[in-house]
Amino acid sequence: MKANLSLLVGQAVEAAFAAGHLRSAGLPPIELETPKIATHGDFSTNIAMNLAASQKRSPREIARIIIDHIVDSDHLLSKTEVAGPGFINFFIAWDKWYKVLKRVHDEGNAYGTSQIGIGNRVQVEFVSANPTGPLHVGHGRCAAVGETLAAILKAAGYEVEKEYYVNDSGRQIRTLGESVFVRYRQHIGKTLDMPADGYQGSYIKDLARILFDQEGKSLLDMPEEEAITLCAKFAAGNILAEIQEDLMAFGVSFDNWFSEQSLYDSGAVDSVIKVCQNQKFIYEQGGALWFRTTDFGDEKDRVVVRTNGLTTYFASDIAYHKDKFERNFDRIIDIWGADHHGYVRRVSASIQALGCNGDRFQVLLVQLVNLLREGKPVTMSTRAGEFVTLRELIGEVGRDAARFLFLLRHYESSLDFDLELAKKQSNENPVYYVQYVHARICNILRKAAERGYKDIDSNADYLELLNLPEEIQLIKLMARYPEVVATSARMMEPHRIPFYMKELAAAFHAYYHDRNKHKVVSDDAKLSAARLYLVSAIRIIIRNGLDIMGVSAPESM
RNA sequence: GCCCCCGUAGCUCAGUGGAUAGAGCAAAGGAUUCCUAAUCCUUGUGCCGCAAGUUCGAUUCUUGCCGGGGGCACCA
Repeated sequence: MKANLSLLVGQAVEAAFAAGHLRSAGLPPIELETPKIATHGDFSTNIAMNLAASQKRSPREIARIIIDHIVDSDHLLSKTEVAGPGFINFFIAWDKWYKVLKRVHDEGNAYGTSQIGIGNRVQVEFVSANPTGPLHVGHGRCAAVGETLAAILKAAGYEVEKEYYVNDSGRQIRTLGESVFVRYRQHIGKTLDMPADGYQGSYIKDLARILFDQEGKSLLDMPEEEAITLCAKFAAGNILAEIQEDLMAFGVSFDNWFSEQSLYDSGAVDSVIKVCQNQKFIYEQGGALWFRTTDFGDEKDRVVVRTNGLTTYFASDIAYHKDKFERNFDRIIDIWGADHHGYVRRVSASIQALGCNGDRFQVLLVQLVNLLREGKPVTMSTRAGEFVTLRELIGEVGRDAARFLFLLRHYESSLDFDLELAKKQSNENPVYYVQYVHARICNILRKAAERGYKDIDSNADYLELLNLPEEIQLIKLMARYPEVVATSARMMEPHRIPFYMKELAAAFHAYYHDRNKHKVVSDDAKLSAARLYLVSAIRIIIRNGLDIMGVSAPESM
């Protein structure tokens, strides 16, 4: 619809150029928007205003000329007008909207997909939480954003690979090992204290107990280093398995789990450090090796190898991102918690230093989640071991509510998540509002089947009976869905999907509610067929949208 | 001090440089013999934080300031 109109406008401008009615110039991109106000038409373009400078005429005059050159052989338009400072407003002929319904049904699950990313490989890396403790609600938000962004990009035609980077090496893992070893010895009856930087959570005790059940007291006979390494491996492996379970329960999956340790095992970290040293991006000072990130806009250089000989996480991150680029993605998207923002500049510095195209790399910083209960903040502190885990969250409010509410805000805004609100079955909770549309339509289709209506969701006859303004309104809204998905992909903004879903849901509920005026299943078989075709198209879009968000579409509620 | 995010209705937030800035909640009133009331309808609300700049046009882009949140390490 929009594409056709865009074509008409382009042809009209070219025709005006050819006829000499407009001074020949480059054709600016044709922007068609859906005006906020219905009286401004179904679509509107500002092309005359954009041409004004090069034409040296008033936008309204140019708009008039463009309209005069429009050749609408298919009678797509019922009215075209010049408005305001020079907008051209287009009114689509009513009967043309029925094609949208047909398209929704024909495309089914594929309605909303597009080709804008075709031929492009994108990697999305997200969550990547250290296997030193359970996932908390902040990770949940990153998981929802990452998984949904990946789904949106796929719908837009991109080839998407989802990756989780496992920090299974380094200082934190060692601390984890030490913490478990302390609890292990305590479990046996030794009195000793947890070091200040140890992990305090009760899950450490659980791991120590399981370890004891498996290994008995044998760890006491080993050299301490060996015992700690064993504890670390055991704990990280167990925690990672739990993380994987949580993510699966949350409907989040990955194509690739990339181990940090593997970068050390393969020598990739050492080799990238050597390369950078040769190219003078890494220098030695005070016994440590520093990366010259200031050459690329960082405020200070960063340590890669400490005086004690240990590498920092930055060292393996350099090797990791080099590896990503070697895998030939057209775009590499990292989704990090906002608390890592200080890291962005140094990683992109290392990417540029290695000669990779930094334009292909992008970091999305997901802001924090403030967990509330009836408006009051729930305090969380990983250190002290007091936090609400993703598992607890899903257990309390359910996967659907959690996914939906995590996506409802722009990821760049911090999010207030109220546990009580998430459980409410009322107007305040948008999750059920949208799901209820699906359940209601399913029920209508069941009722129709009981009445003996055949082919209830595939009968495209009698569509011209859908002539009420609210019915056309619904169809117009449905026509916008593919554009919403495409825009979400282009802007990398998942929140646009739930916002659209709410809008479509509101329009449907209003339509549904006025049963006297437009009951779907009635004695009028033709009208019923047309309306069933309408509502089942809505169902398709609701289902597709919820599917992208990872939220279920219940048949009854 | 430096960096990132936010500042839009009483609250929570949408708003891809365009026309008269929108939703939900909250407040008040109403709707159910009906395809599920987890629903709908009606009623009000705005120095779009402030000030300059760019532009034919700025809530949107730039800069500065003010306010809120977060981050700064040979931690991650």
